[in-house]
Amino acid sequence: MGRRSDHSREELYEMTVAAARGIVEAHGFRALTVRKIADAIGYSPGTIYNLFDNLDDLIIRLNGGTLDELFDRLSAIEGSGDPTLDLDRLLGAYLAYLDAHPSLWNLLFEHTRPEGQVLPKWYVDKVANILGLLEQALSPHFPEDRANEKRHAARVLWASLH
Amino acid sequence: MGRRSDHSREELYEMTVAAARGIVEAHGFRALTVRKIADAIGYSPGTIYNLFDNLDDLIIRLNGGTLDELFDRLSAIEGSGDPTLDLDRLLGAYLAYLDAHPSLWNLLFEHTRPEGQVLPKWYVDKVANILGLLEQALSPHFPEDRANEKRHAARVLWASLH
DNA sequence: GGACTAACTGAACGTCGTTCAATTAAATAG
DNA sequence: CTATTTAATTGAACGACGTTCAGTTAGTCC
Repeated sequence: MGRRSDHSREELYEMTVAAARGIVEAHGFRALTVRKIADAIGYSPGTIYNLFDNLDDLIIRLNGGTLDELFDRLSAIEGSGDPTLDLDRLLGAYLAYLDAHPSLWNLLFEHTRPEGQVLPKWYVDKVANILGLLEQALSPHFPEDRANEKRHAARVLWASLH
Repeated sequence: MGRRSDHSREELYEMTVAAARGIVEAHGFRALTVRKIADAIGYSPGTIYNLFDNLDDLIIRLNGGTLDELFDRLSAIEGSGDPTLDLDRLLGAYLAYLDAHPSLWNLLFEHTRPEGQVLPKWYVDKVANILGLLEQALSPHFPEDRANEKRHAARVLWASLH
């Protein structure tokens, strides 16, 4: 089969990420293979490589979408004026997402880059945005004379998101 | 080649885990293959399967050792009487280990069980022991009237260790 | 020394990520 | 409208992977 144009490049891209997400949610990280994604979208494995550099690239795009989704949930929480309530709600939303999408969440950490390769800037930025929300909500809980603890808490939060 | 008995079963076991650890530290999770481990210890791939159920089992044993090592470092910190100082030291040791052995640390999270398989009890216990130390050090920082926040903080710590 | 046992090997199987020559449909030019 | 160019798509092929297991051989036992 040659050129098909059943779908635009963008459609194909979205279909592929969606298929990958479906497989991860249904059967976990280890079930995610290029051949299964290709099957799911009705194309051959080779086609995936027209859209993504490789499977790592595909996974990072999927993870990027997960980070976007999480950021949207977290930023939907508006400041109530009460710092404790804000923090409660933020952590609540955070844990709710983790609970609703455990496989996607795990994928954020299960997946590692090949040796020597660094996460792309756009990805690191997405992580930083989420951490920004957390640190902001955490901030009022640490008065100036305990900046020490605040630094530690922020670092633990960082660790919790890698 | 038939039976060799160059090493006892226990020696072989230790050699294998050590070789796996070496590969992970040198080249990361993705470089860890049964064939490379076998090469490193001078045996054939099949021999690995005399000692471990499979590669997952081997990795969990390696991770178990990592958890033991971390626990030892953390529990070496004795109570100074000052809760803030204790927490500081504990988190310091925690971060120091993370910094000294990033590959081993990552392996704790990069590795997932095959679908439907649960972590063995002995492994979960090791994690719980470490979390116990953290929660204990955290405890004096949350008076009774803010048990709410303590619960949240403990959960975030839990997340930070999965 | 012969029979038994258990360690060890390595070829084989199916699957994986990835590449790429070949194919064919769409786009463009004349 | 036809010929040419361009680009999407395929699927066979490659090397590497985890895992199995029949076959081999060294140690153990009587």
